[in-house]
Amino acid sequence: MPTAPPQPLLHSFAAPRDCLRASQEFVMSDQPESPSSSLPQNFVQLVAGLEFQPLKAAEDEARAKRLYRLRHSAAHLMAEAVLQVFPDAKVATGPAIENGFYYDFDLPRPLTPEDLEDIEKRMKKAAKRANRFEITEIPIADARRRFEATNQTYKVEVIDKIAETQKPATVTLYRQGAFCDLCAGPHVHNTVRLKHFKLLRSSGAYWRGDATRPMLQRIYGTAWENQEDLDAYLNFLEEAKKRNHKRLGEQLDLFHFHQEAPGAAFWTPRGFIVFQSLLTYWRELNVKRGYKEIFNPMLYKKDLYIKSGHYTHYKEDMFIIHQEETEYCLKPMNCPDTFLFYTSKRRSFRELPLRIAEGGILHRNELAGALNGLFRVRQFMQDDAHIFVTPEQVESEIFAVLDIVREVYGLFGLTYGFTLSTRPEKFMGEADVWVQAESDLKAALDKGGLAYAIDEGGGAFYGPKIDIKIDDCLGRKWQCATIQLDFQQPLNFDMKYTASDNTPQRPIVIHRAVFGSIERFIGVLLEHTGGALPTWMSPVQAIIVPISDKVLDYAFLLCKQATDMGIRAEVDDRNEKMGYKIREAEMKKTPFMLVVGEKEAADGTVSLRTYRDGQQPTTPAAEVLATIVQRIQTREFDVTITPLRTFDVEDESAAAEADEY
RNA sequence: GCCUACGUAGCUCAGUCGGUAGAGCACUUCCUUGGUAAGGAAGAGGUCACCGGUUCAAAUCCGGUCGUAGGCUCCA
Repeated sequence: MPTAPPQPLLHSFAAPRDCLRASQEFVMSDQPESPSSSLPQNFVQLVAGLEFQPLKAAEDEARAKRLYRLRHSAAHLMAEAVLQVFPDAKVATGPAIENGFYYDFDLPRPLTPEDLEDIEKRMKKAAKRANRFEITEIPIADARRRFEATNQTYKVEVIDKIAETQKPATVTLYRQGAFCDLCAGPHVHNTVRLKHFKLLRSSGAYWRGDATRPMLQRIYGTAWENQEDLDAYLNFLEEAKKRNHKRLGEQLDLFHFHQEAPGAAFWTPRGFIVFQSLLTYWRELNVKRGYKEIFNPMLYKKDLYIKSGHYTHYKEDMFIIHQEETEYCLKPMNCPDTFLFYTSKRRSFRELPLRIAEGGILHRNELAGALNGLFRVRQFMQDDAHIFVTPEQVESEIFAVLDIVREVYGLFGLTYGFTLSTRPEKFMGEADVWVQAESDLKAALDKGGLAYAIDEGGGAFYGPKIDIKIDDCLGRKWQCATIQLDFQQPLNFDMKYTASDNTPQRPIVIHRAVFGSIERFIGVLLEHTGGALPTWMSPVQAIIVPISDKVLDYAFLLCKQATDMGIRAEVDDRNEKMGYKIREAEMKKTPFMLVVGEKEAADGTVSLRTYRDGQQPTTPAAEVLATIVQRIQTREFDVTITPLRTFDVEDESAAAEADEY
């Protein structure tokens, strides 16, 4: 049967207006309106050649610099206190970080929570002594000799690295009270400025982040300019804890973990509805955007992964099963088996772009210590797809995928950023092919007017990628969506299509996932919404609360009507008072609560209560049901997001300085 | 995998100096028939993560294993 020429799907769904709006936003943030446009002619000269920036940005930057200084100074103060307790401690590095500071130490024994209290008390005392921070500049060789003589071997190593990379003649030492440190500064003038800080926790940290180097003890602390900010930050940490998706998963009865299957979620009936609602949406999108879904096996002989390169480049992360003489692997990615689908028959250029989706269940052998609720699991489902394209189709397909990302994240009101990840150290293929792939991705991003960061060496071993990171309520970033360009696997799998001139050609593969891991995305969404999911995702969309069992018949009738209309509705027919039932429905964050008593039963109404807005006027039942159906069908994001105050004061220069000492 | 902490009822957590285990919620039964976030009573429920050691005696002290949390590292 001849294949119908593929529809040029791009024009049917591309949302030029949305693209334009997004690109304008990005452009606007980068290029503020020219100040000369509204100035009198004779003032144009005044501002010629000057760069202006919004006051707020300038103030934020000044504050960020002050906080950086404060926190870095607090780190020195902490080192002073630690040395009081452990005079033989070796100090490593102690930078200011986002929201606080840390310092790494090599100590004779592990720190206890009591130690932290003790150290914090000593810090407060030391701060009150009002010691000045003082600076001296000495030849680098002299500094090295001094630190070597005091057996501060980590500092010696830092100095050696500075000598090698920056080759300065001198370095600076800062001293306050009973502590002196190699440090580029700057610092506050006096320890009396350090008042509003708190030590948060201690943990292990490899020297230089290298697992082959010694494990040091790191103490984290936070420091602020005033008590109000400190309290607000500590409160933020408390609130963030309440929003933790593991806690919400328990409270809302969505999923569990069991030690018999570490790193794999067990979805409850309620939770699986949430999971399925995302999958249903994903499948609708696939149809709308011209994707076909396939369903492949989960277990493969290792030969597949030898061919794809995973066996060489990814074996550490794979679960491998030895069955008699044969070695099998649980699939860690969907790509290799999707490629088997592609090569299962001869392909024509008329089929391209061929968009193949697969929501495969993947297993990755993550390190035990890396597991973290739904955020880092060993088993997960990916809303994966592979697009097989001709070279001419690359840019428009990438652009179309970026448009899907915009649509999907827009649906959840999520903010996100792009990162272009380039060739890693371990890579397959030819370097110039990589250069081509990277420039194609750049072109698509630039064309969309999208701002992006570059992660040098962060690409997959088979190709460069655009990663999209979602911001969560804690200001953390989570990689969900990814778009990867692959020139390599078509070679490994000898993929071909017959071109219009009847010659065999090599397709290019675009890998893409938007949710990334369905599990992780649900985790992010739970924290983002505080567990109050939009109606279309809610396990129970409407709970009917009969006031007494005299109106049970009406309640069940309503429930049937609602169910017939496609609403997930339940009657709470337990022998409890309505206040109790409402409390339970509220705690489960049920979007619609339909309270019915004898009055409502008599005139076919419901007393409406919503999770978002509380008690509403009594309304005809049909009207309420119609509203709910509409919310579900349009997938309205009917949730009020109350973002936690973020304390994110990014300062690139501060971050760069923090790198070293 | 490494560092630190933790693991007591379905959930959240008490449990002192080593002396055979407790609360609230949830669950079951009964009473109660109610108007927008917890009505009352009774009952049932635990090999104190698991394995070993010390001890007359271990939830408690020691060792190991597994799991969890926060980091380090890695990554969707």
